Amino acid sequence: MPVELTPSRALGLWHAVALEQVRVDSRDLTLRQMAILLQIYLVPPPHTVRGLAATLGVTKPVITRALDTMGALGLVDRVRDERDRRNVVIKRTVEGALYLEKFGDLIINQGRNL
Amino acid sequence: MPVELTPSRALGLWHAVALEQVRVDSRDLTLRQMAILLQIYLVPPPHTVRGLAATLGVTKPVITRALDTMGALGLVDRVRDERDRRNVVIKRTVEGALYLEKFGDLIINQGRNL
DNA sequence: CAGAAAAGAAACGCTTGCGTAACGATCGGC
DNA sequence: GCCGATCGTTACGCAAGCGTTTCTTTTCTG
Repeated sequence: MPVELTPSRALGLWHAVALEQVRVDSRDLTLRQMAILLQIYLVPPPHTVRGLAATLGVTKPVITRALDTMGALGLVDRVRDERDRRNVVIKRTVEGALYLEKFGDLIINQGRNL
Repeated sequence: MPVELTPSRALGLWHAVALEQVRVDSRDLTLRQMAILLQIYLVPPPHTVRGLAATLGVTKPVITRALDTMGALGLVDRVRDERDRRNVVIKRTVEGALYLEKFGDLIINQGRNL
C-alpha cells in the first residue's frame, strides 16, 4: 500500500518538517549527509565508502568528509574491515539511531497535523 | 484526513527523496534554505526578511544570505516595499515554482514506490 | 524637526563543504 | 615476490555559510 499524497500535501509535509527541524536542531546536516545517514541506517550492512559513493552518485571524498562530520557528532562509526584491510566498514551508533528515531517521530507528527 | 505514516515508512520516504534529489540535482540547498523557500511558496505573502527570520528562529543575515543564494539561482526575487521603503518583499518566480513542483513530484513518486 | 528605533545589507573572521589530484596501504594475478 | 589495481584518506585552492557587529536608509515619536 503506497503512501497517499497529493502534490500540495507532499510539499506541505516537507515544509512542516524542515521548519520544525531548523527550529529545534542547530545541527544542520546537508541533504547529502542526511541521505548518507539514512542509507546507513535503513539499508542492510555492510556499508563502505565506495559503496555509498556509488549509491549516492558522488565522489569518495564527499563520503569521507561526511563520515568525518557525522562521526564527530557521534552519529556513525568507522571500523577497519579485517577481512580486507583496504576497506572501512561504517557502523551504526546508538546516538545515530536515536537521532533518526526522533527525526522519524517529527515527520509523523507533522504529517498528522497536516 | 491526516497523512498515514508508520515510523519506518516515514524515514523510508525521506531516504528515498533525499537519495533521488542528491542524484538528480547538483544544487544542494541546505535544510534552512529549503525551509525558507517552502515558506515563501506555501504561505500567503507578503514575506519579509524580518518575518522569515522570526518564523525560522534564525538571525536576519541568515535570511539575507539565503535570499542572495536563491536569488542567484533564480528561485526567488526581492522587491523594495514602496509603502515602507525599509522593507523588502520577497517575491516568487516562475523558476522557483517549477523547482518546487518538480520536487513535489519527486516526493509523490518516491512515496508511491514505498 | 531632532533623535530614537527599525529594517535590511555589508563587513569581519572563521568554519565547513566542494572537486580535483595525489598519496600510502593493501590486495590479487602472474 | 612484484606490479598493477583498488580502497580510503589527505592536500590544495576555492566557494559558501555562520554569528556578531556595524552601517545606511527610512520611519516613527515627542
